[in-house]
Amino acid sequence: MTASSAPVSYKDTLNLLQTPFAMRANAKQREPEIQAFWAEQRIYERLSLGNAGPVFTLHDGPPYANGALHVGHALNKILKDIINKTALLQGKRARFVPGWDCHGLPIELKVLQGLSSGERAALTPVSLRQKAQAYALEQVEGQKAGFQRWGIWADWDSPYLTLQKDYEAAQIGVFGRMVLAGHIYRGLKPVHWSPSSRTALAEAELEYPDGHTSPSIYVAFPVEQVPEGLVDKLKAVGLETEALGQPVHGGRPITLSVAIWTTTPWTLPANLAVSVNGQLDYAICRVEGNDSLSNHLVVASELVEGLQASLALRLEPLVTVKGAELEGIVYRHPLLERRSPVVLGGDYITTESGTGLVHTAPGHGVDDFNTGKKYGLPVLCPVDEAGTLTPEAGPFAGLNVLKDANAAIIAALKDAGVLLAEQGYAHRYPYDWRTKKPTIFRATEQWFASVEGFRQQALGAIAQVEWLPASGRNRIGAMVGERGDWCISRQRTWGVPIPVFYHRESGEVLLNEATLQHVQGLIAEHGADVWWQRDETGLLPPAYAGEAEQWRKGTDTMDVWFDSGSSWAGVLGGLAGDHPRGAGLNYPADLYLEGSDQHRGWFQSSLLTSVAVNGQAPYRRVLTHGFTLDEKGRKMSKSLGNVVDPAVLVEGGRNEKQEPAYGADVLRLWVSSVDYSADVPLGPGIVKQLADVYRKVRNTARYLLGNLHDFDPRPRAEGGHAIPIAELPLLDRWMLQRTAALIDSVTGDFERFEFYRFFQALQNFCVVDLSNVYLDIAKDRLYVSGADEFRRRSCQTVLSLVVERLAGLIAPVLCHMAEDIWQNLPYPVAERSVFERGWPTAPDPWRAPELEAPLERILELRALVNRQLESCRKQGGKGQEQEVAAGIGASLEAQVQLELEAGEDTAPLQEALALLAASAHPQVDNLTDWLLVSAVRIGGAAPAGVLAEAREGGVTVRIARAEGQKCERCWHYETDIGTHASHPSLCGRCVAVLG
RNA sequence: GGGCCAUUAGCUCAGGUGGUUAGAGCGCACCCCUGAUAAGGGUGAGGUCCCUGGUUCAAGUCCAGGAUGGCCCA
Repeated sequence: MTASSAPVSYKDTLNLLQTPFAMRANAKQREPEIQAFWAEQRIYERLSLGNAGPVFTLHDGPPYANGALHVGHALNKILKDIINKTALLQGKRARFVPGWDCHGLPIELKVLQGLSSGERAALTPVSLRQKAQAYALEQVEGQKAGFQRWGIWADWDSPYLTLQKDYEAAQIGVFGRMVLAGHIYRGLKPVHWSPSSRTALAEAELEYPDGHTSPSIYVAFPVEQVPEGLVDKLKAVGLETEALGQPVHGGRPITLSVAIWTTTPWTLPANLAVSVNGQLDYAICRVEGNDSLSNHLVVASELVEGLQASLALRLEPLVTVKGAELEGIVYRHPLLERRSPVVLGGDYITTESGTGLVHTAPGHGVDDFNTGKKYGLPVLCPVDEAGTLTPEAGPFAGLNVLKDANAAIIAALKDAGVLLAEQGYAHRYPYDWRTKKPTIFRATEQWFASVEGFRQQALGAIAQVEWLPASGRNRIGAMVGERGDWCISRQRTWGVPIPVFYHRESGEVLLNEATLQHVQGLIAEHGADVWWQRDETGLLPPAYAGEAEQWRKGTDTMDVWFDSGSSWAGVLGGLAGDHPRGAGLNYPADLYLEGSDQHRGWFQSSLLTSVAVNGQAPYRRVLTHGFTLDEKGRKMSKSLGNVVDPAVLVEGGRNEKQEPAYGADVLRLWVSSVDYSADVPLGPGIVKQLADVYRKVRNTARYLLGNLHDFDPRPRAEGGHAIPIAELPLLDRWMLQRTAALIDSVTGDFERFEFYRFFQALQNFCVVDLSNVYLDIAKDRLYVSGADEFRRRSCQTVLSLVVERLAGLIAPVLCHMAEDIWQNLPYPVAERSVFERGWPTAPDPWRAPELEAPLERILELRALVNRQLESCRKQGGKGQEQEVAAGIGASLEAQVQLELEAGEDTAPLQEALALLAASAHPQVDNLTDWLLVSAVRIGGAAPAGVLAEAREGGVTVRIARAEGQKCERCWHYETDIGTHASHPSLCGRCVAVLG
């Protein structure tokens, strides 16, 4: 090659990067391709079953099989997937069996809503169940596709569904064990009841139309006895307690009454107590009015004034007592021959309305029921399915509570002289959404799990579990410590039956080991539908065949929390005896991971059933996450318009310019970026930021890959290009040390589930250590040096080591990008997938922590020089044309002169420079290259034409234009340009490279 | 109304046992480069550490109360 035929540009003589790994991910297309690769190679299956390490079981809490996926699902499932992929990389056998909660009211209602009233009337339980099952399965398929698109690895072909036969059978098994252990009992509990449809209703089946008015009445209940402590207080104000309890015949006024207020007069026959709030003040008032039969009334102090108006009576407070002092008063039922106590209710008793004393009918209200439970009151419910009062209601039997009962009772109260006032009261009142008729609270027979029976065991199990964050222990502990018994029955069709038989005449319950086992066997074989498909003869075990006609099968199903709460049995094989699905899974599970709301939900129902059956928690650790909020910390809602749809984020919206397809990895990166121990924010601005980080990581990886196109990572001895670690220059050793430090910290971050620390560390590594420092300096080594020079091969050795580790470190989170990197490694590797490589580790020879401090001093010097270079650029502004030559643009146009004063300030830098000067590889480890300038001189005279000068910490920096001309190939300014005949525009170094 | 949790720069996060001028990355502004180019480099501006009291020589950090937001209950 002669000078005249020299290339116009020397660009072609450089070793520039080459790679098919594009800057843009094209995630919408590429991610599914990568997922197909995993599926073809059966990567998840092979690792989860074939890894050499221990079994690791993160047990999936089943999402409800209804509705579109939202970011809450994404947060939950991606967190799980990050943990599972980390475990797989670390060689554990981490099978993940995904689940769905398929039974329950919302699905049943969804099906019913889709039917005409005619179809609904013709519906049998079996056909309803078939439709519900079809709907649930369809929902499962939709959600499954969404999860898979996010790159979640799981046993997608064999998920667990709470409607599967073997699952239902296991659930019956759990129930049966609890029955046999004596934890299941039958009792009364008030529920929303619709007399018009003769059925119990769930909250979701109620509506609250405007304009409902109830007859509200104030009633005086005559007091017959007062507790010791109160006697003297009453006497002190002239109230003779001896007179209490005297019959009131003959018009003799009642001495003392407690005043109550109710909007449901029909519940008065079921009254068994009057509740007061122990903390409130109550006034015993003298009554002055015309026809009152009671001389004194007890009401809440705060309400005295208001009541004078509503009762049209003059109330004169004589003495004030705490509610707690009223406990133990005995009063006479004004309509029935019955004596009942005044009891302490809860904080639900307020002075917002009424009298501060609450008429309590345990059969007709939840608060009343709970208070009654505390005092051992019976659950009296003198109302039948149609809303008709029963003989237990005495003279009112036969009246209907929604028709004539109220009027009759009010009239009776008036006759008895205890009606203080009556007025219409408009309020929200629940109606049956289908019949549009009012509902009532009515005690019905329900099945309960007696938490009391194993509460201490449950609390003990909670103490054994590791809760993350630790506050979870208090949260669930408090709930389990205080909760009442668990009502597990529901009057619904779409669920697992409570497998009980009732005697048609005596009502006796048939529920024993034989029937349980028989029904469990039938369900294992045919599914729970069998309960509705067969009659009693087909459901009872052979021993009862002869008396089948005496028995009636129950119609209740189980609370869906019992369904999902049995998953440790249905999936993990936690019931003694083999369970096919339990293979390769641990019971107790290593980890449960759900939103913090599950302390009341799944964590608790699973704990209770597992403790009741096996005496232990079904999990060793429980990790919880918060909820997803918008960027301002507000709940996402359609009305606020701040909802982020994960499907749009991943696949793009209708207008891809406004809503680009960011891909699953960006969604996953978001999950990794936030501290999920509290609530997590998400919105368009945050997504944008994550897309930037994602691109930075990808571009950094691309640069590494692109500069390895001609690199063979085998050692020289084997015909490759790799330089032994011990022979690498200081800069390269430093880079490996930084990488080792990253591996160490990220490994810890994943162990502690602190993924946001990984996110921060990754970002800093790519931006600072790689892009700003190492790769910027590496350009000259990679491009300009001869392809096989040590200077270049040593750098490539590092790039190759780093890119493979980087791929591994991001694999749990940015799984698609990691695999994409792996597939684009330009040389052969043993593993087909990055996941087969395993979790990155840093070999000891990489570690050179002693280099951190000196390199840090040099980077500080670099920053000081950069500040001065920057000031040169500014003073060389483009407006002043004559001055252009005086300023600088690229840093290679500059030369640097340094003066270091002696002393403590500069000692560390002096040492660092000495270390650098002593390097065995001055062609790499030199300040000129590290500062990216054309020349550096330490000491000596100041250069001519100083453009900038600064003194800081004992170091003086002077910047001048570099001497010589710009080499057209390496762009350094050199003084030997023109002295080489073959290439007159090149420096000696480049001439030598071109040979 | 009760229990639990959160609040540090526009965003995501750091800030052991109280102790200089509260940090990082991103974003933003400005500049350079055009051989990572729908890239890359440099410089810079951003903080009432939610508020109010208290303890202390000293509080982002400890204590009390409150505000806002979230979850679970009532």
